[in-house]
This record gives sequence, structure tokens and C-alpha cells, in this order.
Amino acid sequence: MIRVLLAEDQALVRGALKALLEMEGDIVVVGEAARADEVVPLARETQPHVALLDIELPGGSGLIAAAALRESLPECRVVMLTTFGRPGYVQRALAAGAHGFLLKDAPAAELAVAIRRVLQGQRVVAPDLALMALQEGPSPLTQRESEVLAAAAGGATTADISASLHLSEGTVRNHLSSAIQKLGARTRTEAVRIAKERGWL
Amino acid sequence: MIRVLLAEDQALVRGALKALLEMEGDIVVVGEAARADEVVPLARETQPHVALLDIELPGGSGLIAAAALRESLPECRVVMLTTFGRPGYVQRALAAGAHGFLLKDAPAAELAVAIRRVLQGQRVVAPDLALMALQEGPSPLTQRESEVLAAAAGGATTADISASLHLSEGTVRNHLSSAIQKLGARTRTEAVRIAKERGWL
DNA sequence: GTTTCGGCATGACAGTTGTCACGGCGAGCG
DNA sequence: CGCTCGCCGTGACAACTGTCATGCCGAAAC
Repeated sequence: MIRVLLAEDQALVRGALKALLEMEGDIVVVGEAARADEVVPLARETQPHVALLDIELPGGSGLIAAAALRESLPECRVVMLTTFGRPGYVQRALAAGAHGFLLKDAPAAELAVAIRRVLQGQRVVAPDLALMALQEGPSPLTQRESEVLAAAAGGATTADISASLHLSEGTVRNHLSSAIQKLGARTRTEAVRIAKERGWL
Repeated sequence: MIRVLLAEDQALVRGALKALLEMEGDIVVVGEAARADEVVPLARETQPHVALLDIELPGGSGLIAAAALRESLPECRVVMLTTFGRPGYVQRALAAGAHGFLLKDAPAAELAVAIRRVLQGQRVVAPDLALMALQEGPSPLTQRESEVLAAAAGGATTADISASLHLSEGTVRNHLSSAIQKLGARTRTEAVRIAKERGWL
């Protein structure tokens, strides 16, 4: 039997995925987590062969959970599961030690296939996503630019950002201006949208 | 047997929900739609007792599909299913003729229960959502304000909005200013964020 | 029939934002 | 070492944004 840990914040989807997996016969869901910080303790307790992690989880992202899992249970394979094909996520997920990366857009039959492949040591990435990831490349933003842009995402003003990051307003505007140019945007708002679409935020 | 139509854009989630429902024994999924505009034709063909509609669907929202379904198959009950508890959605969904409104946060067991209740003529709304909907009330924005705010959501400038809605720039700024005040925001970006959170966009 | 409200518009104003030029500091590199 | 690059800052300027006062129009409400 393949022992699977399931991390997904929406209970209904989590329950449905469990039903789907257990229809396979040779798969059993040994643990269910709704938050990122529940993953490692639960994995220690249940010793799964594979952890299926949603990338967007409360209590820290699935990426953090994947890295933590890699530390404490190196034997456990990690498959990331996510809604949007943000290409930036793929690189970050693989860097965090994930063995597979699936979209929720994929057909249901593919899930069990992916789990078996990953258990055999293969890396499984949704093909169109892999392509996109190669095309887009990694984020062109420096760390500071990302921070400033992230702070601007919620609608904060320049003054708000400068206060929260302990920078001068002029510097904040410079970083934003740089990010706007790199992303081909015309306003900070547009830059935020583009960065989010690409998974760079 | 209860005949169910399933509309959900993410194939994996759709397949998983189907597996969950069919575990019940007395429920059969007779149709699966990935887009809003597939719902009515598919329903005509498959004659379901209940349609389970995600609110966020490509090809028009689930709200539109619900209203169209109410027109062409009045016998068919409608249950909306959504990710976020945007209170504004509840009112709009009920106005569109939905009989139930569930969150994907709800426990998996609740889904079948809700379907059976709705079939018996009851209205089923997730209790915490109903409360929030009453607290928040409907959107305070006029139609024009909503349109302008929606156009601003993607990062468009005042000039862009005025062009796409055939208004003067001054008028756009007035509508935005009004929306910003009504929402208690300080910038258009913040107003967009607040309106989205409340389901008013 | 007068009042109220939403929509549309103009003009003016202060404040914010995006850009540019310029300089300084520290880290990595040939 | 000199060079580049990221980071931080300043000052200045044009453009954009948010607000306000004021006005006109049509529809709904009293």
C-alpha cells in the first residue's frame, strides 16, 4: 500500500481528493493537514511515502512545508499541487525539493499515475508548465524590489511601504520604478498583477 | 438515484468531487462541465435533479449559469460552491435562483447532506456565511462605481478606464473617489482589494 | 411638482507617483 | 586594483491621482 499525506486547506477538496485516491485500491491516505505547519509533525507521526502539498496553504506556504519535509523526512517524496500555472512556482518548488508538480487542471486519472511515478524516483512536472517555466525564466527582480512590490500589493502607499521596510520614500519609489520597468508595466498596480501572474511574488 | 450535474473548472477537483459523491451510493454524476456556458446544454441533455456550480467559472460566472438554468430547467435545484466566503456572493447567488450555498472549506460529509436537503425543498446556506452576509449587507457601490472599480482592478490608468468606458477622465476620477470613500480606502488599489474581499466586484 | 438621487461633466487644487540624474557604500570578479 | 552590480539615498520635475465645488440632466419618490 502506498501511504499518502494530503495537505490542502479546503476541507471539501481535501475530502474529495481522499475519496479519489482511495478508489485506486493500493493507495491509503494516512494523514490530512489543512495548514502548512501541520505537515511535518503529521508526517513524522504517519510516515507517508508521498506528501501531496497544495502550494497555497495558511500557516506558511506549501513551499516552506516541502523544504521542511525534505529536512526531517528525506525518504518522503513530495508532490506539489496548485491551482494556477505560475511558472515561477515550478522553479521554487523544485528548488525546495519537490519531486512532482501538478496542476489542479490536470485530469483526475493523472494524479495516481504521478504518485506512482514519483515513488519510482522519477520527477513529474506537468508538461505545459515545464515549458512555460523555461520560457519565462526566473524572476528578474532583485530581493529588495520583490519586497517593495509585495508591500505595495495590498494597496499601501509609498509612505506606508517606506515605514514598514525602514527605507526613505525616494528609495521605495526607485525600487518600484525599477520593478515597473523590468516587468513592462506602467503603474505599480499593473506590476503587482504581472508579478503575481508569473508567480514572482 | 439522485442525478447530479457538476460544474467546476479544475479537472482534478471535479474528478475528486465526483468520486466523493458517488461513494454515497444513491448519487450519480450525470454530467460534468468545465465552463459556465456548457452548463445549460448539458443540463438539457442529462436532466439532473441538482446542479452543483462553482461560482468562479470561465465562460461567464456560475451566477450567470444559475440564472440561465432557472430559466430553462426550473425543476433543477441549484447549489453554489465556492472557495471564498465573499458575503456579496451569497445575496447574488440567492437572487440568481440558487437553493444552496456551500464553501469549499466545509467538511466533505456536508456536501451530500446539503444535496439531499435541497432536494427536499430546503434552502441550505453555510451558517457562518449567512451571518457574514447579513452583517456586511449588499454592495454600497452604484453600478457605475462598480464598473469603474472593476476596470481599475487590473492596474489600468484613469486614461485607460475613460477610454474603455467612454467617459471623461474627470468623471472616472469622481466615481473612483466616491468608491474609495464608500469603502473606507485611501487609494484605488486599496478600494479594489476591499471590494474583492467582500465579493462586491 | 418639488425633492432626491445617480450619472456625467468641468475646472481647480494639493498630494502622490514615476522618472531621471547624481552620488555613496559594500561585495564579487577578472 | 578597477569594474560592475545591487542597494540606499537625495533632489527635482512632469504626470497622474484624489478631492472639492459646481452645474446639468433624467428618473424615481414624496
